[in-house]
Amino acid sequence: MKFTTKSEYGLKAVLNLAENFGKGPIPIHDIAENHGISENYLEQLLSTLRRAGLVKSVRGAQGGYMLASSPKEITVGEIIRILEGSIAPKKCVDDENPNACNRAENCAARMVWEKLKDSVSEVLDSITLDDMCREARKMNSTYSLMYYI
Amino acid sequence: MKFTTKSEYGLKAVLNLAENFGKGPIPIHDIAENHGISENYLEQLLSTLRRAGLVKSVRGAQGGYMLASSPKEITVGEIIRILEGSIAPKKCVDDENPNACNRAENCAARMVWEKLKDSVSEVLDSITLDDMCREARKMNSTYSLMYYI
DNA sequence: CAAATCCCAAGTAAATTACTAGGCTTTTTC
DNA sequence: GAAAAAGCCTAGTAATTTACTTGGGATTTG
Repeated sequence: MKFTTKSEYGLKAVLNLAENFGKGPIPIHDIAENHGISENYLEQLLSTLRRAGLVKSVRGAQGGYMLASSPKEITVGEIIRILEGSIAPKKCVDDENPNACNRAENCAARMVWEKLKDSVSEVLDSITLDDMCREARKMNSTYSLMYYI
Repeated sequence: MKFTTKSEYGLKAVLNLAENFGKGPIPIHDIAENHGISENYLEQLLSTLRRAGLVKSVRGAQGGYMLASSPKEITVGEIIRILEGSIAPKKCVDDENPNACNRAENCAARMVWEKLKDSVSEVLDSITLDDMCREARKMNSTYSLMYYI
């Protein structure tokens, strides 16, 4: 029941964008460096988020990435669903995946996966990027917030 | 954010034992056949659960596995924690794993993983095997309950 | 035009998962 | 007391997924 680094890197990167919301595009290079992530790998993740409409990009020199909407309007759930493909703990309860197992009607285990999925959804959909930015600011760190997310 | 087949097979097998609680040992062979699971693989899973004290085994002919305590006293959380190692969505919030990342105090993402872990724990720890057995009985199936979990 | 940047597809190394194989021990049954 | 039915255990391996790397192309700025 682990999330992959996609969620971790993606969330950190997008939070980085949230901290700089309204300040123009941030290049991948900077984000990757801030968090010690492979630049090319992060590019793939941000590209996925762009295709999903969550972030925007500006090409060319002085280009980079920025949020497509305000940090208050983007939830962690959206980000993670896009990057992981789904948050369902099992394929059989994945809405995008209609080929659920044919024993679904007789499966007591499925009830468990359903409950889990609902619970995870509720948590992730209730946290916005703005919430996370505030949380980050609350931590009265000696480090720059941006650099140690 | 997927659970592996360990959780699925393990849960189904243990539920099979719960359905037969008090009726003596059930051989792996039968459980594996019921659910279409590899016998040797299931053996590894049940062995893990046995070492953790959740199930008991009886060797020799007419032997097999049985629950170590009543279905009311065993939660899905216990089973899954033992089989998956942990239910933490990230290593950095895994209690068993004390080498959390050194930026923990300054990490807003960590808050997300913590909330998730708590939520998943709450759901899984609140479901007992007895609950699942009842759920299974409620499904007025044309199939034998035991065989199509 | 050169540099900075995003865009994209294909390849690959590492890790994890899901087994398989096979020999050993214990207990029951005939 | 031998054979069969079970669990016990370790090592190997195939398949899948993850986490990259490589490298060429397109776009924009100065």
